[in-house]
Amino acid sequence: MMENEVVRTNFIWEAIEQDIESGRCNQVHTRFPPEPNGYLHIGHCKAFITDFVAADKYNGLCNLRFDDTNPAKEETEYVDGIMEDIHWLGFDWKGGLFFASDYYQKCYELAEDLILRGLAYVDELSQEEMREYRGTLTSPGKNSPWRDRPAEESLELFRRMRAGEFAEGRMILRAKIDMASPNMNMRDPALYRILYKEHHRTGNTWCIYPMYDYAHPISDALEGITHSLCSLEFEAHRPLYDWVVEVCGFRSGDGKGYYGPRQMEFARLNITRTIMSKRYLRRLVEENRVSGWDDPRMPTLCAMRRRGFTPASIRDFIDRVGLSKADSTVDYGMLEHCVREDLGSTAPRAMAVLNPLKVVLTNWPEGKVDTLTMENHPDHPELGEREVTLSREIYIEQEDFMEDAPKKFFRLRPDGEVRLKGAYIIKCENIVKNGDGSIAYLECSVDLESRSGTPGAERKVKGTLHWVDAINCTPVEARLYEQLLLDEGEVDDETDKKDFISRLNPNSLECVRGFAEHALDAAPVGAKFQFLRMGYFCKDKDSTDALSVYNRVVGLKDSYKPQ
RNA sequence: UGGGGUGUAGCCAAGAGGUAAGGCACGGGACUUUGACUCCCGCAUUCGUAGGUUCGACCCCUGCCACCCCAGCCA
Repeated sequence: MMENEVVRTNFIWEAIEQDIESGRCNQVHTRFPPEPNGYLHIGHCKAFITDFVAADKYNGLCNLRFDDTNPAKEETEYVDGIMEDIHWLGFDWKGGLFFASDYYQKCYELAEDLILRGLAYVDELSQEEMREYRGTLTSPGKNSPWRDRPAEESLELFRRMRAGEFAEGRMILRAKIDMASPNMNMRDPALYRILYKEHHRTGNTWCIYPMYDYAHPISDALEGITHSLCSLEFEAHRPLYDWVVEVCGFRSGDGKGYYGPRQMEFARLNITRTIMSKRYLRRLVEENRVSGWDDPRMPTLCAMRRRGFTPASIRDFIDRVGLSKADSTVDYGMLEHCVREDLGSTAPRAMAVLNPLKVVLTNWPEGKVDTLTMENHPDHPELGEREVTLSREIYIEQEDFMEDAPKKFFRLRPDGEVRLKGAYIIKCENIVKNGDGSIAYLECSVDLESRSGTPGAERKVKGTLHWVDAINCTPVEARLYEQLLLDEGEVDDETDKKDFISRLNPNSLECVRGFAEHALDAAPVGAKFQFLRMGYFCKDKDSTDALSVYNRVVGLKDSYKPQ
């Protein structure tokens, strides 16, 4: 990042600044509130990066709060995974770690108070009846017959709900707002439901659980959150959010300059052809379509980490995408660009050949082994050098040789010359074929005067190839990962949700066998290589995807066994 | 259909009465011990649409159109 980089602003920053100027907010305090019912995916990054960066930008704090108000779906495994992923991206919840379940008691007390004040009541309508009474988008709802029961009666019932005297669904606590409101969310929304489910943290202490719309504003207020950022679909919930804040007495201020939380919404992230819904990702895992949440084809952070994405590239991506309220779908190419850019400037290079074609250097002295020194990065000498050997037989990429090459083909062709990266210039003298006409190997002569680093290396040839020493290399089995993308078609996102599995690209996993220089073998998973560049040799669209080519390397350490 | 939102290039996205930033993608060129990277150049006479106000409109007003969200005891 350049220091003088123009910091892009957005409507959220502006709103926060106004709140600071107007004195409505002394210290910015945000929170990222994931529900621990799955692993975080790239889409969540937009949310939590926004939360953390907003806090950072205004010298405020950001909390991590698990929104665990539905014990039926939540597990501890996910809270650990989520924390790991956030840390991996380089963020920390300096404001503290919380759980909505920390506030169950407080929520309960506030609920009793609301009942006493006639702002909530226990309803005995069945779920179906409730739906009928709610009305439709165009017609107002009607009051429940239980709506005006005495507060004392509701309180009594609510206490018995908590005591476990009623079956699930038998009763519910509702806010008393307006059944005729044009905003469906205000038609006496549910506040508490009965659920005999063991909670991952509170166990069986509770059998009634607060709804999101009730617990969220309270949690925000209790933590002193000033700006509660969320996605667009909650926009219509804001009146209810504010209602809860007001009615629970959080809007009046705490005397220390806290005026209660303010909800602000922005568009969530969509990426072309990418499944961006926890629900469907979860289905892929449960149906064993993938090996797990961290299957490298998944758009989850743990999977992207395994593939070799860097935190910096993801942060850069989110930064470039921007923040607005317009529904949008970002081109997958934008993400690829970000990884490519980060890896291209930081990744140490090494060579490997995935689809090997043997080349015999005819005039190379039998038994001679030359040791060449190669830089690990063309622009970063501090990344050091490594030694690579060259002997009589080497491998080059099959696609780097063409028998009938077009004029613009800069690689190896019959009688053509090419430089072996960091080594010598070779010339193709002969093609040795198998009985079936396929190429067995090439016989090439070497210009022994052209070794890199010597005066003879001045001679220019138009092509340069990567290669590995056939005698001194490591066989590798690489997996080529492409993200689990939806096939292109009329629908380029996950709109066609019903049948998304059948539209998944089945070619997203491919095994490739080849050879790599020894340095590669010692490299850690996630190390970045020359592969990044190899892809650019191909004019073919799929092969030019540097990311997928790069992923072949990440997969090197994988224990994948082809069937 | 009621309510809430959103429409600026193929895709994101700035601009907030003074004459359309930037990025991705794309096209052209230079450079190159990989054609990558890097570097130049090009890429909206027009901002969903039709009117209106104004010396001047993406920006203000009116009508229309399109898309998204809301009828969970999910979040």
